[in-house]
Amino acid sequence: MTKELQPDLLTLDAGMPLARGMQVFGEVRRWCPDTRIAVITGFTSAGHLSDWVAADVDGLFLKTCPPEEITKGLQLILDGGGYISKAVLTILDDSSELEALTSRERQILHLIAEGCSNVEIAERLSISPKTVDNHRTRLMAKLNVHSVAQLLALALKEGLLDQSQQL
Amino acid sequence: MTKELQPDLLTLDAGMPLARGMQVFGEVRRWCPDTRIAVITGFTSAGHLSDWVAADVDGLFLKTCPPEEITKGLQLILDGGGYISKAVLTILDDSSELEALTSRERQILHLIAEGCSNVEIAERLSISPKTVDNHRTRLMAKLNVHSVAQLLALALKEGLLDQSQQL
DNA sequence: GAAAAATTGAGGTGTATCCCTCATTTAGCG
DNA sequence: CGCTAAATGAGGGATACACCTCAATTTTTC
Repeated sequence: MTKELQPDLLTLDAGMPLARGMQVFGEVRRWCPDTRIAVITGFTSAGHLSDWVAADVDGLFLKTCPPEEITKGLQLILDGGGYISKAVLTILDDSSELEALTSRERQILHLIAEGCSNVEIAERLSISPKTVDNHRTRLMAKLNVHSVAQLLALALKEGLLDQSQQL
Repeated sequence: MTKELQPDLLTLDAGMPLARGMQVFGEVRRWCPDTRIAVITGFTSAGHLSDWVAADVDGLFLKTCPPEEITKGLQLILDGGGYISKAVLTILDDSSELEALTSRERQILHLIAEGCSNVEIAERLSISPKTVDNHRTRLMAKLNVHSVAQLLALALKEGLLDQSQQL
């Protein structure tokens, strides 16, 4: 429909975590390069939000944003600028360092989430259990948690376990 | 009609969750004790299926069962035996105890999933940490897992953490 | 009312985890 | 060619967890 109408502005409700929304975004960008795109999402995790920022969306709002901020932001976007809502910026600031997981650390996070113990992970990756332990420690430190339960609770909330890059 | 005809075998399509089917089953059992009863259902939830097993039905099949298994099973039932389809057994095995969590256990599972430690849970529920430990042990035994990671992995996969009954 | 299940609590043992320090090897970068 | 980050690995200590037995109390069920 966007392709047909070629609107000046598209507001996208990113209901799902990653699935549809980001795909629609890509399609629209490809077929309607002149259409400005603003996303309004209910997902408040830094992971999801930073994905949108990384995709270079024109506008990004939370559903909890005050209407005035949204209307004002949309006007700025129509005028050729961009606008990331204050609430989003706050979230991203608060947990910027939090995302700096290395690929190996993410990989181990996934295996932990699958219920693997340190030795099991070690076997799967053909490394020493002690190395797994080390990665794990750095993982916990980066995410600022202190137990598997907290780790997985945060990983779920932040969407770190969506089938991202692995292996 | 079953009461009139007194057939050797009645195959019952348990369309509704519990309502009709189980009632019909009871009636038939009462009035036609010699009629063998086989249930074919589309419901694949362990809770539903185990209700039929508990009611001591003669045969239990899923609608997805291969026809050969059903005809073979029905013959066994006519010969005086019983038959529970393999697919049903698999479901019951995989999650037999899984449904049997008490409300307190489910509650503690939720708190674990939120990243709470035993002492934190104890404080929240105003009980002893030792009691939490006990619930936890029983929880793990019922779900057949042996670590927080496995516990949460399974809870996620089985959707035990959807905001079900709580408090 | 009796039996069964659920909830509460304790003692105690073993092990996995969390985290600290230290060290080597590899890979990417100016 | 050093510099840095990432990945690898070890030693060791403190804690939390997993799990066993035993038991009292309450609730549910029959």
